[in-house]
Amino acid sequence: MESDVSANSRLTIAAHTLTWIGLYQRRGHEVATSEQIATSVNTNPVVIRRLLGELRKAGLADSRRGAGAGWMLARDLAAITLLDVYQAIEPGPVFALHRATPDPECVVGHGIGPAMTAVYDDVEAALRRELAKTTLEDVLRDVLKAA
Amino acid sequence: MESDVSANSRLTIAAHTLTWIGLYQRRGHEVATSEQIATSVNTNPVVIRRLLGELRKAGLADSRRGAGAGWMLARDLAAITLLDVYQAIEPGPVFALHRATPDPECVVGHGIGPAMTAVYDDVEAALRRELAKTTLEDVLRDVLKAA
DNA sequence: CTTGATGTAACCATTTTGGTTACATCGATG
DNA sequence: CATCGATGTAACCAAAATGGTTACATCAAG
Repeated sequence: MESDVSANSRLTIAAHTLTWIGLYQRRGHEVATSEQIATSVNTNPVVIRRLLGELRKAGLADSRRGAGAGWMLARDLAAITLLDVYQAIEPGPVFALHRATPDPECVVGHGIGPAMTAVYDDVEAALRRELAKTTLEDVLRDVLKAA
Repeated sequence: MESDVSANSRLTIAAHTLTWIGLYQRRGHEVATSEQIATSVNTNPVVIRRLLGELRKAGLADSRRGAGAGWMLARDLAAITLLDVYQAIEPGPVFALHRATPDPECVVGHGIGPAMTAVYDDVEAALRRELAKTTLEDVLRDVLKAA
């Protein structure tokens, strides 16, 4: 009945991944492998590689192939906000309009779309503003504080 | 690959439904039927009844059975914010933590949960603050303006 | 040319959302 | 008091999103 456990963990996993690489590099290592990260995240390495592929496309991560291959940050943790991460992996909006277009003959059916779009735009803007406040450096600081 | 068309339309449908009832009542009708609303929303009446059931539980709508049955608002449109609607139908958070608990032996795996929870709490708060700014009266005004 | 890791396709399981059918129940009204 | 139109709900089903898994081609340093 109850117990909603839906929602995306993608942002969580992405932040975890990048923070892990950042700390690992800070400890003197050149690159991190998807397998190491997957162990910390407790998932499959392919899931990490897929995610890092998107983060690389957004200019947040980089990879090296061949022997001694692995992943590294493209920018310092302090230069990456959660908004950057969010935008790299969550292209879809939080709220959607109707799945099937409502009755255009009805006043409400006709005007509700634009009306809600305006609200949703503001909501997304607020969400982004909030995510922009936190950098991965902040996240790492919190993580280390909890240890 | 691309083309994310996910997200919930539940808030949209709920706002549409309540606004429709509000306008219908304002035009002199006592109650609205789930079938009438479903026609405007372009979905199945059962979907509307299910949703209205949740909205009634939250004290936003009411229903009458027997002959002359139907739905009515429990409060005026001006006294219902989108946050009220959201809370009535969206119990789950926007973002989730890890599906499987990360490695507790790892510093990051251990501390990332609380760190992200703090951020997500702020994000949800911002989202709610934004939704609270708009009442269904505002929505109706926008809808009629567009007509 | 061996080796370890990336890059990616393909497939499957699970969960969520919404649509649909079916039917019991209610209650005003004739 | 029987009728009738609508609610209230259970039970399924379909589609989409998310993650997990296997498999394998590719790369580049040694």
